Amino acid sequence: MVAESELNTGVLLFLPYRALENRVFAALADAGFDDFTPAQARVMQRIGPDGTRLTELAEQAQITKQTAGFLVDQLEKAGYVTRVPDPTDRRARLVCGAAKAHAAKEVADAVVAEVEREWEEHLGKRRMKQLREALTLLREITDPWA
Amino acid sequence: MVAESELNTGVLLFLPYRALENRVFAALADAGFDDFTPAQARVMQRIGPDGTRLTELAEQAQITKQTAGFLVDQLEKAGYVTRVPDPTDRRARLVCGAAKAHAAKEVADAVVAEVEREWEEHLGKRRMKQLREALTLLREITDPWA
DNA sequence: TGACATTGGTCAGAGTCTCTGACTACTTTG
DNA sequence: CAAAGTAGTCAGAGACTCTGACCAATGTCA
Repeated sequence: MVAESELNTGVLLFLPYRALENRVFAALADAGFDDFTPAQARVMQRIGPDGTRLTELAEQAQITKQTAGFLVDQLEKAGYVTRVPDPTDRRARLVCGAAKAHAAKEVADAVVAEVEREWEEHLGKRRMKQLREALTLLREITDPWA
Repeated sequence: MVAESELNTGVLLFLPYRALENRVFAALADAGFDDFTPAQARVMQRIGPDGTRLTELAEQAQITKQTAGFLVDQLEKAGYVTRVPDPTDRRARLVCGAAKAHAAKEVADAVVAEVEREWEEHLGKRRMKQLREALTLLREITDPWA
């Protein structure tokens, strides 16, 4: 369990992922969205346009529903999300993104687009396309929610 | 900050990364290496063959040196690493992997190789090569330590 | 229909991870 | 040598995550 000279594919995937996440998080903070944490963001990211149940958020983020509940509480207090009753199941409530969340998403999307442009510039159009293609294909066997 | 239908490259990178990490961690636990946490593993991974300074571990893992020190303490107690004085600087100590860490690394490497085989099978030899090529190239602009 | 298992969610408590700030000891620089 | 920088630790606090126990609503099926 000690580093070796050659990098495995896992590290290779992680490095650009982290670089992107750092850029997005920094831009968000610059834009005034500095009142949520990375952990909260990872949950917020997974809220669908029509709201998403807590349990589903927990599964997709691979955390327990207790943890998800804890994080959603903070997001609710900070005004990023609201909880509304699920009309189809009286046990459940839907976590919905508030206006503040959508505003933050616009900033985040812009940065992601910018970084993707930079990557494409470095890799070239062809290789960038191949990268996305391979990753999309890989999703079939690595994403339990594909 | 709410999910949309199309996946950005960040998520695309993260999904296989997480899948791989989960597999490795599960295999390690199966093999009896269940006395360290993911956070500790992320530090341990970065120890070089001749030992690495705490500060350098912290930088590469993008955590503070205090946090790194905390995690190395746990790893030391569990017998995965030792701290030896750095002969070139009396302020510093080198964190070195112990036998137990090398044994764990063997297990981890085997699983990584297995997963990479599975991915290659799914993508085809050509696309897998393109994927690694693109990621390696991307490292130039996303890895501060490249 | 009515017992029983399942599912969505919460409460309580504990352990782990991470940070900021302040500090000591050693090294480098001029 | 004095000043500045670097390696690491200590102390304290906040954030994240888990396990276990629990309640309420839903689904299953004899």
